[in-house]
Amino acid sequence: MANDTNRKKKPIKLATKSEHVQRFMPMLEALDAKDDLNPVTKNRVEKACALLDEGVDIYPNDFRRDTYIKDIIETYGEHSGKKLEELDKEFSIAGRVMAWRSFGKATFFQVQDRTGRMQAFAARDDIGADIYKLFKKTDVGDIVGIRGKLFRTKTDELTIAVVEFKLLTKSMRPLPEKYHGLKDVEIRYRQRYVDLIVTPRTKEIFKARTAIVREMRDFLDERGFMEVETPMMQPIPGGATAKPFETHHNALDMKLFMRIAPELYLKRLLVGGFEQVYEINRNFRNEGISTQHNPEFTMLEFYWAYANVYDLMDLTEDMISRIAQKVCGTTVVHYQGHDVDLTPGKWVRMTFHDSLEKIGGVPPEVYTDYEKCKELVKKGGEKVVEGEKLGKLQAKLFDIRVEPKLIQPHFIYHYPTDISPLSRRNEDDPEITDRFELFMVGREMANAFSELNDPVDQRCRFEEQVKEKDAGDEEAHHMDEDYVRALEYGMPPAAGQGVGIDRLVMLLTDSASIREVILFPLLRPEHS
RNA sequence: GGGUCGUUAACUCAGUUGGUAGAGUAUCUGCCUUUUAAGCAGAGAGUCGUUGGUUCGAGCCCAACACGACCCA
Repeated sequence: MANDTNRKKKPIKLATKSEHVQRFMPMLEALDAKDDLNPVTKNRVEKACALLDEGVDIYPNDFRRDTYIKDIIETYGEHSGKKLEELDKEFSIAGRVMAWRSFGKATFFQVQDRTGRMQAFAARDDIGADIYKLFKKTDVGDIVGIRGKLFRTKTDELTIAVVEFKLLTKSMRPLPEKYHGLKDVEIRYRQRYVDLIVTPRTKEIFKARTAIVREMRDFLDERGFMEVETPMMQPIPGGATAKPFETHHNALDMKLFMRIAPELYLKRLLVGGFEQVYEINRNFRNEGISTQHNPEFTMLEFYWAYANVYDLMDLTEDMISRIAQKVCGTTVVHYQGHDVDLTPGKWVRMTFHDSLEKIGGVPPEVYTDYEKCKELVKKGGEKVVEGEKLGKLQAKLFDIRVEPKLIQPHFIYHYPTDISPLSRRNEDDPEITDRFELFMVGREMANAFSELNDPVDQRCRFEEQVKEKDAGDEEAHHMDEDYVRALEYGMPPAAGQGVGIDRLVMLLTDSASIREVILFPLLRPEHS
């Protein structure tokens, strides 16, 4: 009869006789039920009980630090031992214990706060035998507060000598191995909190991400752009070619879509008279997940009245190079083996057709010929959908033959009108639009165009899209009557652009996967 | 969707031709007042991703599945 489902759990055994153990039973039982109870946690509970028996609070909140570790290192990092002795000043620091080296009657340990890490030292004869005994119940991972004076060890390391020691939070779980660190990327993404504790690079990436977004805001604010927030739940998803997530509002009994882009709302604001607007926020696209794609991702979109696509190229060079300079300290950034030169003036500007010919090796007699194009797309391993327009085939050719080769920054402009339903037509050639995409390291980084503000043309282009939708293209645009109505009031001539923040952060932090730059990337549920 | 690789102790990883499961770190016990991947001596710790198959015998061979990574579409 003994099979797996009937397998009896052994009772949880602990060495401690403390009554305080009752306090931990809900945790222990829950962990045991999930087979997640490891001996370290049991031991931590035993230590916690011993502390509670001595009247020590294991989660107090009455310690106040007065100094960050980085400030101590910056101010006193060069001071000699003698100077530190003369200083005779006490500091209070707080943080997580990251290393522990005990010698019986004296202990070196390392404390990490949000600014850095430093060594601390506690000796039995300095703090007293009773306190030292409790102090020795500290584990790596605990959060502690320390008051003490600075000195230098025999090996000349700046160290804080403990005068007062206080446990602030008892940790119940072991941290990953200290030397190799956390290698399992699944755990790094699922338990980002652990990753942030033990992987310095992770912390650096997200600090850089915040700095990048801050610089972007500063840059745009300086130029008179106004940050706004537009709906993320939309009755008609628009502004991009993508499959949306659907949701439902109960009280209104109404179908809603998570937005795929803020574009149509931001342009309504141009109609309303906000002549320069931007939004930095999440978009949601119901597509596959890869090293380049997360279903929710962050975009900058901005719109600029009385400007055109060429003004945007200049602005983009300035903006991205400035961000790189401020965040990376250089405009030549290293990415996955490439040196990418973001210095303004060095960015290549090339038409879409020229890029097909000069970089993709597709001559005009081929890319202007529907059948030849189709053949070449198929040869490149891409599917051709029945009734697909020439512009779309050209775009596929571009994806296959040109995009991967664009390592240095390239503005590719004059995109086919077929695949640019919101862009203004070029004045000399209605088959192309005043639109560019920005590429580097073989990826699209931004998409921009002079905006279509002719309400009649816009209506016709939506109708074209609706036909494609009816023909089965799930990504085609919907008709948005209200947006057309807004254009009928008159939208000033304008240019607008979207910049993928995640990809920009990848570039500037030399990250190979989008999951490295998103704090909590979407993952499958943990247990099947 | 397709291909390749991976899944072994809490962590990082070995595991030979198919023959009783290994190391380091962490943990526990003892010693240790200047270490810094501290050290020395000892101990405990495993549903080898899951299910099935081949076999006298499977961590290893075969199949399916799950999860993950990378590449391709």
